[in-house]
Amino acid sequence: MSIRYGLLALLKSGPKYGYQLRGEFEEATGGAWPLNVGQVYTTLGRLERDGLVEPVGTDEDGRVRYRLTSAGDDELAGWLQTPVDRSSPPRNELAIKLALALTVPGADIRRLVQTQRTATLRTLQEYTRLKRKNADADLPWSLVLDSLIFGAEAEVRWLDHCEARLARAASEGVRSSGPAEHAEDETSLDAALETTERPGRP
Amino acid sequence: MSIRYGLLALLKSGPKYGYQLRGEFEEATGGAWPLNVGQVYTTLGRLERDGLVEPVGTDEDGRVRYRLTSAGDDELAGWLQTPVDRSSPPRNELAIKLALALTVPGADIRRLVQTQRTATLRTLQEYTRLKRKNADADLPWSLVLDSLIFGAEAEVRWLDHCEARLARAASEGVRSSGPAEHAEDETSLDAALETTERPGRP
DNA sequence: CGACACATGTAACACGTTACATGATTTG
DNA sequence: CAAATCATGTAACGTGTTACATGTGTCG
Repeated sequence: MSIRYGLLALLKSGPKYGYQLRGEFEEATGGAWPLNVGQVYTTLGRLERDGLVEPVGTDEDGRVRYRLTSAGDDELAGWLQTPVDRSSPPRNELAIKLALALTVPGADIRRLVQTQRTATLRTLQEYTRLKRKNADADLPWSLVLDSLIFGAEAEVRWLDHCEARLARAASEGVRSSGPAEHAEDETSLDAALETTERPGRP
Repeated sequence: MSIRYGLLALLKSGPKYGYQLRGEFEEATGGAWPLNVGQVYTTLGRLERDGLVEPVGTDEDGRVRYRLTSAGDDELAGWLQTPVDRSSPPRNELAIKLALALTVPGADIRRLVQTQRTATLRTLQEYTRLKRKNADADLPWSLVLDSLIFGAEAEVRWLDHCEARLARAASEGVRSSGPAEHAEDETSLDAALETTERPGRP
């Protein structure tokens, strides 16, 4: 649900045409979200269908420019005022993967953690190299890059944390696989975050 | 592309039926990925279509169980050996939002940062409360929760970092909006991560 | 001329989300 | 009995991804 708002945001500073929007989108995010041109046009179509943008005739060069409608302006304002939804926890693909891998009998989890650590670390080094090389970049790009660095650092720390816990579990001879059974005290994340009742186990 | 592998992982420890898979999936991840039951069946259908699982007749209670095919077993093994893809940077919704908000003339970015900080902090406190309350949880659940904590902490730190940079930019009287123009040195993230050539600005 | 960027679109596909339909079994 | 849970599915929708088709203009 983010390309929509991205385009609305870019259109706030005046009418733009599709190809231009793609360029500015990637420029603002530094390519952190590579955007296919086709997607821009389809999204513009959907925005128009929803009454959030409208075509403003054709350019002197025959380019089709769009502008925000008042509804689109409201929608944008609402988006900017609302924090990103954290009511349901973000899907951390890596964490999910590790959790599920832990249920696989015989899987070499610690090897997986190590492999991932290497990969993430390499990416992190690439980020910091980019940052050093390009310290005078514009603000949006720089902040996006920083967020990636912060995230990658956190991931490395988490992987180290995992390794330690796995090592401890292994040395204690705990079964590192198979279904877990903490009979009482069923606490699930989203049940705790929202205040929703949800069923227990079979 | 993760539910697929999740189901494959769960099926590694023996034939299961749809409803059961949903339960074990949520149990393993502690509800970090609330899974609709319907999705399990459609995904099972796609997995069967792709030859990765096959139905193993009906249960004594009439429940349709599936098992891994050898192809599915290979697929799972490959997944477990491969680190999560970091070739293109993960889409951090919040960072993207902030980058795009920075292009909106007149947007109150620092207010947005503050609002988000409060929201994230509240979530983080909820996580730590959960962790305290449930310190003896099983390993997968505990690690997933830790990853969320690490991630939320990183987000708060990043938001503080943003606030500082924004404050500095504001005090220096720098335009905090409008298109950026660092004429030379066009470096985009994915262009640097992959070794792909990509076009510059118009 | 050939390659490439500019510019606009369409079609097909995969995936996740939600809602709905249906029935059996359990339980207060 | 009514409500909830178990259990299996289907249909519709939104969105993101990729590939394709088409044409103009520019530049070596």
